[in-house]
Amino acid sequence: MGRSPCCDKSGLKKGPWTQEEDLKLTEYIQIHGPGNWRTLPKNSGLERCGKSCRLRWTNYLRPDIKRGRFSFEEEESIIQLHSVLGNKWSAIAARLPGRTDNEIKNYWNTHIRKRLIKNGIDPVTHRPRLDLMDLSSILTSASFNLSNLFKIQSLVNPQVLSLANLLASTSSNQENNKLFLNNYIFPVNQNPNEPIANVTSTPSNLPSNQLWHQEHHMEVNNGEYFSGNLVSLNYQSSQEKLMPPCITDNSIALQNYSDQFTSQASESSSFQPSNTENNSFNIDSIFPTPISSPTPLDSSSVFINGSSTTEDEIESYCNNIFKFEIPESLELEDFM
DNA sequence: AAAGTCTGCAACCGCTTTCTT
DNA sequence: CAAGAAAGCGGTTGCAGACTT
Repeated sequence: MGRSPCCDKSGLKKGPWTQEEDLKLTEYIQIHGPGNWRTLPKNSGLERCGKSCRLRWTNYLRPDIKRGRFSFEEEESIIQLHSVLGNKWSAIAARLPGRTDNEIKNYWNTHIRKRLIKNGIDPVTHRPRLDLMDLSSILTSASFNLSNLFKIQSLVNPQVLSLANLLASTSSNQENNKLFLNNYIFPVNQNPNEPIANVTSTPSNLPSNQLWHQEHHMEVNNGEYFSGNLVSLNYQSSQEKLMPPCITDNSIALQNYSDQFTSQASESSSFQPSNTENNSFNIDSIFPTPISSPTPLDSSSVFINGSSTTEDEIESYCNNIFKFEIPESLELEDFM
C-alpha cells in the first residue's frame, strides 16, 4: 500500500549548495537522467533530501536555463501572462523558454510588482489605481512632460491617453483637461499642481462605445469639485469578443489598435473626431479592423463578466499575446 | 570606516496534486 | 477504490552583498 517514505530528513544537509555537491548532482543526472529523486541522493552520494536535489537541478543546474537580466520583451510577456494566469508561475515559465518559475516569481516580486505599483497599476488586477501611484516623484520631476506621462500609463492604454491629449489640445479650456477612464481621472495637461482624484461614480450620460469629450463640472473624492474638459472612453462594442478571458477591462483589447492609432495621432493637426457636434465619435469608425487580433472564441460567456474559462481558451489567448508588437517608444529605462 | 538598512535571490516550507501499490 | 508517498507548486525566509547614513 502506497510508497515507502521519501527520505529520512534527520542529518541531511540544508542551505546553500557547494561546488562539489553541484558537480556530484550534475554528473549523476548526466548519466542517469533527472527523476527518481527519492533514491538520487543515496545513489549519488549526496547528503541532501531528494526534494532539495530536484529544486537545485530545476532552478539552477539544468543546462537549458537562461541566466542574466530579463529582456524588455520577456518583461512585457510576464506582465501580459500574469494578467491572464495570475500567480501561476510554472504556467508562465512554460511560455518563457529558459526561465524557471522561481526566477520569474522572484523577478516579479522584486522588480515588476514594484514598478507597477509605482506607476499606479494594481499588480493583482492589472488595473489603474491612482492611490498606489507615486505621484510626487512624477509630478515634481524636472523632466515631467506629456510623453513621460504616456509612458507611465502605457500599461493601461497609451493610445487612449494619446487620444485624450489630442482632443484636449483642441479644447478652449487648456487649464483643466482630464482623461476620464474606468472611474479614474488622469491628467492630460502639464499642470503639476493639479490634484488628481478617483471619481466615485461614472457620469450617467457617458455614451457606450465612444470616445467622448465635454466640458464638465463634477464632484470627485474628498468633496473636491472638478471643472474642465473630460475625455472619456466607455468601450463595450462587439469587439469585446476579442478580449482575453479573465480580463475585465478594455486595455488589452485596445492594444490591437495601437499601430493604427499611432499613425492617426501623428497627424494630430489634421485629426478630428468624426462627430464634433456632440463632442463624441465611435471608436470603431477610426479603428475599423484589428491589425493582429487574437483568435475570436466561440462562446461569449467566457468573456467579460463570464466565468466559464477553459484551459484551452487561456492557452489560445496566451499564444496570441506574442503576436502583439511592442512600440519602440516604450523604453521604460528612459522614464525610470 | 563602521553600523544600519535595503535588495535580490537561492533555498526551504508546507500545501495540493499526481501517482503507485 | 483507498491510502499514502512522490512530485509539483507557490509563498516565505534567510543571507550575502550593495547601498546609505
